[in-house]
Amino acid sequence: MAEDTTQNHKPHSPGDSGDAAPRRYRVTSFDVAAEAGVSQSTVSRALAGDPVVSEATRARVAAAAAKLNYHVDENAARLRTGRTGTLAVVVIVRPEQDMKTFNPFHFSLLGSVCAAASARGHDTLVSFQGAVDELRGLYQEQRKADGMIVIGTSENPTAWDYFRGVAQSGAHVICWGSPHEDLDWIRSDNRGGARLATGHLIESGYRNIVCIASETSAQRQFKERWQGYAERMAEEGLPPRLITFEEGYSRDEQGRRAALALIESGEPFDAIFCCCDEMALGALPVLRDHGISVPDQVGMVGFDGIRAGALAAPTLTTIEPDFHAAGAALVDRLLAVIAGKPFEKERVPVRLLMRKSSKKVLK
Amino acid sequence: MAEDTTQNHKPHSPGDSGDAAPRRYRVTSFDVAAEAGVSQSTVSRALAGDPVVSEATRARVAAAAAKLNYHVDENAARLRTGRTGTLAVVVIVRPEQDMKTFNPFHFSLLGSVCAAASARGHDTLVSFQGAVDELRGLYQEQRKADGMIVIGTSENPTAWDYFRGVAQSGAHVICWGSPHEDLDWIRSDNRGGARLATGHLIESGYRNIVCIASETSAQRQFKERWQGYAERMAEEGLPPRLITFEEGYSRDEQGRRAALALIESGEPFDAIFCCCDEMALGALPVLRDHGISVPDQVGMVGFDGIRAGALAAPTLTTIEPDFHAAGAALVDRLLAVIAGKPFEKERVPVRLLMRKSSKKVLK
DNA sequence: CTGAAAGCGCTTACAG
DNA sequence: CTGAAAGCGCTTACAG
Repeated sequence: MAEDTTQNHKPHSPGDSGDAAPRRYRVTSFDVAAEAGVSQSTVSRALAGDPVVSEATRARVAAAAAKLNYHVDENAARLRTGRTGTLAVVVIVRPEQDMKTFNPFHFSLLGSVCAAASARGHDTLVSFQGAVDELRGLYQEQRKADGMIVIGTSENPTAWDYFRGVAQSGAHVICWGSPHEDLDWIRSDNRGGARLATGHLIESGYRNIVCIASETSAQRQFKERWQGYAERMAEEGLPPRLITFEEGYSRDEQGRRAALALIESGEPFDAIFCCCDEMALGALPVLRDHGISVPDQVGMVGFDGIRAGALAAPTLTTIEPDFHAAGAALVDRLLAVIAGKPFEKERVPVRLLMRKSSKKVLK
Repeated sequence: MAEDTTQNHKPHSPGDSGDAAPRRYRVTSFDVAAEAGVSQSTVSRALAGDPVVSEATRARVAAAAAKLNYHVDENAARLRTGRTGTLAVVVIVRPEQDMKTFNPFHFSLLGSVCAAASARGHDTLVSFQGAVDELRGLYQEQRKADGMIVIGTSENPTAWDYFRGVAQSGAHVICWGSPHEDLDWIRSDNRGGARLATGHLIESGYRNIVCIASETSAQRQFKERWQGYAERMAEEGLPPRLITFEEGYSRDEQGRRAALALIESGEPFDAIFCCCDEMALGALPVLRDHGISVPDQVGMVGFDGIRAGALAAPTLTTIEPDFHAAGAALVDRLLAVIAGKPFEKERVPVRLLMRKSSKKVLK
């Protein structure tokens, strides 16, 4: 019940820093003005870097502000300007999902988004949203943020529907991972990445290359990766083969089951392009358990560049998106939309991260 | 240059929702008051749930607010109350660190902290801070947050020194991973977890158990884990043996080098308790490459419960902190400190996550 | 180049 | 139980 207008009282005059009287009041621009011998409006202008303020005045104000340890109250500034300098970043998780099972790819993306926003002078208000009765997207209405970046799993359609509604109501929203085409999105160059992966396997001498993916998943990238693979195979005159993973399992379990199905089919294969790393990491032990050596007998390439791939045995060759570019694209596009410019879709470049699971020749 | 007092003008009266005139102005509590036929102060009270407002009035105000799609401008509310309802969460990374190499343990902790804050009605302002010339901790001074939670790697001493200064200047700061004992911290029950891990190896029939850790690392938890291990070994009358990992390498490289040193020492061993999962995952391939089978010849237990351990071969037995409890402890302690209560250190419980790297008996 | 004044949109004593 | 008024701490036209 510390409820009172305690903010109105000043502890001791802000100039005398020596004594030990408890600081009860906030230092305001009026205090700085008094200290510097100028008006409060001049303090505001000087500290905001308004070029109309003379250099001498600016320096005097800066010194006074430093002496009093003054900092602008952003709530007051935001109330006045209507701008928050803050971006909401919503990470969609599965309902009831445990953080430790959360897709590390999205964590990396989150980190890149926060870094990009920070580099552009914006704060990031981050939330992990899963439970369908606890979805919150009123950031702009409450003036907590100027716009939102929504990333995460497409396996929570209710959440995506909700944020589609938020976007349709006029909020500024940019997405990564949306199952809805009508939301403004940024994505990896999935087709190009799949071509890269497939080409690499072909160049490494593999020929019977199969693809674990899906044409019907809500995650559009899986279809795009399958298409890039099929395209590249066709160019080489090689027959594409799709092993469709089953819905309703965790990614690594999907990889496990797909690998089992592949082996049990009896059809020959000497390489697998897996549409995501977590499936590839689920598939690897199945091959090992069946006495199939990777990369000597079967090559394997994943997609996403998650950290666990670097710790797997063998280490997993993968296609890695440019996380830096991804974060920058999401933030820059959002800032452009906030500034009133039209949205432009963008593909983030990817690169081949060559590791041991595809090196037929070596070792 | 959309700089003007455009926020002062109303587009059309907020009542008529039918026509298509562009909404240029924000709906305020005055608009809701007019719609509901009460005063603005009553709107504020009704929407804040003040019990002094009659139920009939409250319902009328709520209906008016819903009709006008009104939402409180949090900047105005915060300016008035002095409270932000926001916690800053700072994740300390190594300078220049790439997000994808970032310790997944800290990502999980971040997720748990955000979830705990959200469950308690607080927003989280998240930043990843590494570069020593870009450290930012003025959240309270700028009234962007009521307090801060600082987590992350102890391998950025400059950053920790900086946030120690922030805490000493009077800000509310709770840490996880701080190398400084004088910062208020929450930690895992490292000693208990190490005892659990060691006991499990003993019960599984291993006897020559070594510990990869360090007594001198800035990360205090490594010493605590070594101590818990040594304690448990002593209780069993078994000689403890410490393999100190080398500073200056990545965690998995440290594990790799420690395992090599252990093998090359020629001394017998039949189990390893590794003070963190990433080192254990670095050590596993070394054992395999030397023809040492895990878990049949050598058992292995890690610490941290990172996801990659579940995808390793063999899957890694580990000690996992209760992430839910960790996030809750950090947030609850911070909120208590903000409310003026004294800080109390807290240990977060851990549990044994039994997987295949320590199952000597089973195949 | 600087100052006086208005006003952003709330919450909360203070009256009634 | 409700209303009129003050004031949180800024930014920014408007004057000079």
